[in-house]
Amino acid sequence: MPRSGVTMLNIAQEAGLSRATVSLALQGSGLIRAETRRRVVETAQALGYIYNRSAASLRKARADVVGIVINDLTNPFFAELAVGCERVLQSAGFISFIANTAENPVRQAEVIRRMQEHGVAGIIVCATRGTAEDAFDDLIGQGIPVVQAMRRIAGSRASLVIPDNRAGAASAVAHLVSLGHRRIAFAGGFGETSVHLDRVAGYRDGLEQAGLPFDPELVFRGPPNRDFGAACVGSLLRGDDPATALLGFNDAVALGACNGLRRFGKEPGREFAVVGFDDVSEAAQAVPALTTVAVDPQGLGERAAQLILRQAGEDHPASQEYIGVARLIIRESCGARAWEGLLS
Amino acid sequence: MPRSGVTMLNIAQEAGLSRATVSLALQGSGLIRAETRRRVVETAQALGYIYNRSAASLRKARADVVGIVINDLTNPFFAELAVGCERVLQSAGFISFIANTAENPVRQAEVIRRMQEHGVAGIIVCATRGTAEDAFDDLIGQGIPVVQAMRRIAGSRASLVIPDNRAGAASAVAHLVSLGHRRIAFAGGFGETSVHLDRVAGYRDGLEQAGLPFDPELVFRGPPNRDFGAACVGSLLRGDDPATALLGFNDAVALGACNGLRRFGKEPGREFAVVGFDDVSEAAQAVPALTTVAVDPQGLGERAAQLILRQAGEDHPASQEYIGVARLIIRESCGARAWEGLLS
DNA sequence: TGCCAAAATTAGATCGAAATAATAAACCTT
DNA sequence: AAGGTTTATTATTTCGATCTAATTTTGGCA
Repeated sequence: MPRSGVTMLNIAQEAGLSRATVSLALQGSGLIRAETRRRVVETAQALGYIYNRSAASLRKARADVVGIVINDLTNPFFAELAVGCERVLQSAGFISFIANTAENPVRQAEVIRRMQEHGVAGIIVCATRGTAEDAFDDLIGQGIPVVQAMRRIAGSRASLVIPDNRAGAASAVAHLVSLGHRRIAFAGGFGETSVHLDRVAGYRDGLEQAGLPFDPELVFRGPPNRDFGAACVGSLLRGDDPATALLGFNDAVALGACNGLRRFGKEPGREFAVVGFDDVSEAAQAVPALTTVAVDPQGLGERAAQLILRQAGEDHPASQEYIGVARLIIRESCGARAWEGLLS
Repeated sequence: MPRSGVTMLNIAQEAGLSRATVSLALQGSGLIRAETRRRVVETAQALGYIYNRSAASLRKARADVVGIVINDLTNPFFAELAVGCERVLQSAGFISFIANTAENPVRQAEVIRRMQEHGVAGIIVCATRGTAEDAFDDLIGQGIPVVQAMRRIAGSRASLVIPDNRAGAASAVAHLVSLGHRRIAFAGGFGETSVHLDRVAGYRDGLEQAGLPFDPELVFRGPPNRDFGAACVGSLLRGDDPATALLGFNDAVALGACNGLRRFGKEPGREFAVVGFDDVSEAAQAVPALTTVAVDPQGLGERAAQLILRQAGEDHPASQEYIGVARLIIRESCGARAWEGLLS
């Protein structure tokens, strides 16, 4: 179907060989004499031949295509995940279908179906909110490996590559406690995703380990973005026992809170501690630099891709899990290294 | 090749019809009786049939796949472009190969070749720096439409969808001049991309229209990121006739400069004017909110996709150009609306 | 030179869907 | 009921590469 119209048959005729020889030669079979192979490659080049993968994949069991389904590509966090996947896949000779579902389960289903029609060798998915637990059962039943990245759908049989959100959140709380904070809030995200559930669970773990009570009033649910982070600040500072520290659901919320604090005349890092989550590239560059829990989305993407590649080799691969570390990175916004290096 | 193994033949046997009928029925041909079609669709469903697009595209002239080649997907600006493309393509029934070239021309060439092998109907590309001017000639020669988005490769025959960078930069300078600035700097970017060339040209246009001299010392070349923006501040403030305003190559540079200014004890928007470019989502949320030139990457992506779709219908489509508006958005960082609304 | 084994090449069937040309069935009309 | 139209369905070829089994060529050796 490539418009060039040059096929192996044309090469064969031009080089005075048969289609079979050309095919074998081009895939580097040891059956063909080196001299013949050279001749084939040369004429292919000369004619402007383009390999037709659709034709090939009609006979081959599976195409060299992997689908990557992302809930929100405009979010750099997920974009990095996709890029990590893609890098590994590309160097393994695979090409990737990347699709953006815009957090829409219907679109996600459509996209997955289309990828299936294209005979993908596997699918990596950051599932949208509201994904049904059996959403990937078709795929899995047909032996197509599915890896959920970042987000876990409860009850799904697909493999999993996620960071240790729970431990990461707990370590952030532990750090804040060690700095003397006792009223620590959590803001951002809805209860719908596994990420939020895990991070809140870690937040509670951290409080418990420090012997601090869990106060539902200090947990703010809302969209995981800057605006919401800023909007929480008012409530944070209100009351007779106000919070003195905030763990954001992600860096966007945390950075938003920093902005909000300034508008209330409080300097983040000095008069109020803020910790983010994810360590997006912006976190290090903000003023004050954001203390945050790094989850290395690119690295997780690479893992996910490696897992897909391994499973694509098997027949009916068993589900696997990989839990990556979530590492607390201490910068300026929590007061631990307040302002040091700021004027450097 | 889908592992389900169910083909139209299976449906035909199950429903007591021929392969041809099934094929026609599934593509909704008017030749088939409604009752028969219903029966076919039902058995297809029951058997878990998956349409095999590789097989189909072997006969059809072109596949329903469009390639999107992005120099840096982790940059939200380009990610939004890709998302805009994808949305339009998806609703037109196309699926998109998105690939990240990581600003590497070799990888770009590989990716494009692979896409060609998959028989894409067209390619949208944000070319990497250092792309050869004949990089797309193969594609174009074969009648595959190519649209360059955001970045123009001089001498290329491919179509083009870009914002009016030159006019945008000029309007930013005009605005700064109207606020009384006479020493206006430009920072960020290298001379290698059309974007940089155009924005610098617009900057010079703006100066010229205001009757101000162009001072090469006020143009800082460097990586288009926050760090470089911050690093420029020292030089900006030095000398006996220091700059009082800065036009950043993009928002990252501008935001970096804001941070840098603070470290030097200067409040951006009050004591020094900063204008960015692109209007990434962060710009509006920063403190102070960044005055910037909006280029609407999603909208451009949509345009690019529409252009590809139109051209995919033609045989050897002629090259076209679309220049989108670049609109100055006045916020707080240039002093025009200093701090107003800041405490709201 | 003749014969056999090894090496190199090729014929031909195959993958799954599309589409054209051919056939069969249904429906009118007189 | 025969003949002429529509309307439905089907047989068959085709797309381009793969791969096995079959065939041809080559080289070695007596």
